[in-house]
Amino acid sequence: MTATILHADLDAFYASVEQLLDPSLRGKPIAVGGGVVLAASYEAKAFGVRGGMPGRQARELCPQLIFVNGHFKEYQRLGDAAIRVVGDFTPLVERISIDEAFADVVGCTHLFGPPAEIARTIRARVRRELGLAISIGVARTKHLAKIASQVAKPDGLVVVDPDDELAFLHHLPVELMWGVGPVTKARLGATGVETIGQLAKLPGRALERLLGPAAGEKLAALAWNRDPREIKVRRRARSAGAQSALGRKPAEERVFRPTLLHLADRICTRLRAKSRPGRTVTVRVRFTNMAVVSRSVTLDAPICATRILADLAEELVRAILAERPKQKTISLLAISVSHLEDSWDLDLELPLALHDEARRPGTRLGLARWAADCAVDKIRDRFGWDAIGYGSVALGISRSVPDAFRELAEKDL
DNA sequence: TCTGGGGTCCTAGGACCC
DNA sequence: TCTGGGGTCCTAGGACCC
Repeated sequence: MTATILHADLDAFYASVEQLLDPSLRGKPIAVGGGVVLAASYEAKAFGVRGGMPGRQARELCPQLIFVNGHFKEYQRLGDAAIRVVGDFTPLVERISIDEAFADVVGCTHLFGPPAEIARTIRARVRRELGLAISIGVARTKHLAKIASQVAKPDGLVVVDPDDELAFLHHLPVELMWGVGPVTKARLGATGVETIGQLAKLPGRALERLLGPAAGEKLAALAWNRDPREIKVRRRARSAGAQSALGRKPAEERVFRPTLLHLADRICTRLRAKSRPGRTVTVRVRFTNMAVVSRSVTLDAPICATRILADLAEELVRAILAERPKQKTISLLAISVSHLEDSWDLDLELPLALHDEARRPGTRLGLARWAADCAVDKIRDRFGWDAIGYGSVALGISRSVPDAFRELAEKDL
């Protein structure tokens, strides 16, 4: 068995694009964003600045930090271009995010040489054609390739020889493993486990007690480099959602009603565009003490009508608030739709709508609402998202993060 | 403006079915 | 004293990833 899996990962992607676009930013600590740091350059990371960090805290850590507005269209363009370079070598590409992909070159080494050489060529081409650094890990499994690319950063290549896998893996810290975050790291650390080798040698029962049966077994398998995951060229999304941070707002109808309508609008437009209505609606409310409560309902039939989703979400939120009358302020609202239909013939929805309308006028797949959504979609197709909306919704919504950034994070349905 | 936004997967308990 | 048992679906919460 040879190592034919590549994991390619653009370095400090957003920040690197900014430094590419504006040479005066090169070599300097910069952060994309403002209120919250969306991405930081290596120079900023050296000061401890991290993505997701409040802008104020970042400035405290690094007073000379330069904040820049993101060029989100450029991120999409350059990310696509980099992944396309990988795709020039093999069709077996699994894109993980805007700046990251797995690839299996098993079928194309006779054309392009051994995997390590392919990786070198990809790195050189991305550097030459796009001006960006991309780190690559090459190994026999996805997990190992991913770890290798992390070890390779910045701007490096690490090839893990199949004969040296455990030697490579076992001296690394546990947090490099896929699935080990802060909580798991702390739990492991409490029993003295800090390296993947120590984790591997932990008795199965101890690991299971610590992390539960599934997680324990999974991590044990990964620590012994038994990674069953295969390259998945196209995996369909299982849910679609949207959320909005509110700062600190009263838990009142005038706040949650327009916000939920806006979120439902965002979600349902995507669901309709891909003909993927969903059966389960989940809402999440975060209170200002950071406590998070969720509530969900599963329907008999899938939905993708904005008004219907908004109404259902509102009911669920009301139920949450009614149970917690002492919580007067909320800091986040979220809606998610899951149990998505694989593909949905929209023509089927019309008779359903008629049927439902006849049974319970004005509810569920109401015909009028369905027609209204279709009209809105068409107008937006021609004139853009902001050309039309749900009345007052367009006004009162705080946009802490640009819409273009949200779209970058959206998974293809 | 104390704490972004879009996802995946797992767990544990309960309802319900045969 | 024990009080079937396996499977599926749903809900709420949580860890994790980019």
